[in-house]
Amino acid sequence: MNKYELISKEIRRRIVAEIYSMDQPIPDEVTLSKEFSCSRMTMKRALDILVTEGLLFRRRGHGTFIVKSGLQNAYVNVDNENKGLTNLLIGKKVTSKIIKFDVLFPTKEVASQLAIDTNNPVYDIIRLRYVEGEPYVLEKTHMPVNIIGGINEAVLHGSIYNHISEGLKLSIAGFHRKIRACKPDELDRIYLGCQPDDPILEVEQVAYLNTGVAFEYSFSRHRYDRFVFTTVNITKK
Amino acid sequence: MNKYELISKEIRRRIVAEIYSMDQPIPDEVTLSKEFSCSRMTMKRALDILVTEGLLFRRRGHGTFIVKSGLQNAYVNVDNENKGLTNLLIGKKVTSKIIKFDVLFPTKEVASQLAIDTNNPVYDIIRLRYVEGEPYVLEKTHMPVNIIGGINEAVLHGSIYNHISEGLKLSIAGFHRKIRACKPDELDRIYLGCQPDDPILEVEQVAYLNTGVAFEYSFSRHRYDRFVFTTVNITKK
DNA sequence: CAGTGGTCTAGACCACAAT
DNA sequence: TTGTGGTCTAGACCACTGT
Repeated sequence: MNKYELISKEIRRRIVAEIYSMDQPIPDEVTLSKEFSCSRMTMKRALDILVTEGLLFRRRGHGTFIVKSGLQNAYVNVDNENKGLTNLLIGKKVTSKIIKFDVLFPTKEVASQLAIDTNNPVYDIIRLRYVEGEPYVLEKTHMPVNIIGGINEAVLHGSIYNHISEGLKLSIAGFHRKIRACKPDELDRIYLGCQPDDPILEVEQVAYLNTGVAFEYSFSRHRYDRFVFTTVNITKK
Repeated sequence: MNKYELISKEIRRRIVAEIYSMDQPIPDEVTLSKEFSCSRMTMKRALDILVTEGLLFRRRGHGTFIVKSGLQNAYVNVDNENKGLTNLLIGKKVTSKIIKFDVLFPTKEVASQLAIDTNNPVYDIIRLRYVEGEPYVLEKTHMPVNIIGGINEAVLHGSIYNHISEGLKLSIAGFHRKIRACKPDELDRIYLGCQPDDPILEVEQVAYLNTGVAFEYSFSRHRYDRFVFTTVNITKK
């Protein structure tokens, strides 16, 4: 772990442990950089992480302060990483039922989103994910076979993301997501147990490796009463 | 505008204009920093912006590449700023109907989200926003009077965000948002013209000034067929 | 004025990948 | 070995705030 990550981790700990007063600025950047034996640039970078997480804010000429209401959401912000459901809901029991598992040629739409040719086969997967035994989300996933490979039932019952990072040693760079509300279709009613007038929260996602290649195009359909999408957006400057 | 912002703007222009080949890395950081007469750190910072926007990705030992599929979403990424609907849908005609405009003592819930006391009055506003004459979103907004002040019907028919930044000279630092699907209530049916089984996409938001103070707690209820929430999440490192 | 954060520099060294 | 991006430094100067 890098110096700036270590420092930001320590400052985060102090904030959560309320070691710094909420009504005073935290020590200034020069003082902190002396304490941590680093340059001011490195200190700034460490604090930037916490600003992005919504835990701190800065005022030129004043100092750096703790966002009081940011503490409530501290658990949300930290998981700004690239984890699948299995890793996100750590401590909860996540199980999966495989509804579809095929290798097919992609539709034009899927091929376009994955930036591949329509003669490049993809996995077509539908999984129902349970959290603590309750139906939670219906995931429809398309992944190019030549990029991801090695998917089998064992993987599908566990975490595809762990397979990608630990099995295939690939690393995930990020996502483009679209979130919308929809009416339930037949699959939703059957597997999520929706009533005909229960809305669905759908997350459409294209996921990228750090090679810039799209490796997943998916639709996650959530029961409206069991899922909220949370996001933090703080200007660093 | 700062040097790194100017540079990132120019590189963005070149990417969108396809001046750089999509299959080759763009010039390396040292070359670019010579071209722009800046240090490598500043160049890196300029490129960081585009990486965060999902337009570029980097590979240590390889170079910096254009995300092909990122271009499709280029219009979305740039608006990662703190704008209201009026500024977001620039070029489209946004109008508003004022449904409620009161000053009240906040409920416990609202007071807690705004981190104020329940005897601190807030504006309670409900607006129906039209885009090109069509009902688009129903916004329920709570703002502390002592922070925002000066709201009147003229402001409500225009942009509250412009009032805050230009009128009050305050600057907006960021948001915490929760996005969920809900069933429509009576207001949604009346004003958005929803059918009883039309879902609603609700965005719950706490907005912060750069002083760290929460100034807005709001619920934006969107017709499911006219709104998609888009987000980009790319690891910089 | 002094004290804060914001920007920028010139250069060092490290980590990783291709040759 | 070379070339790429990643981290870190020590210091300069600027912008904003309150005294």
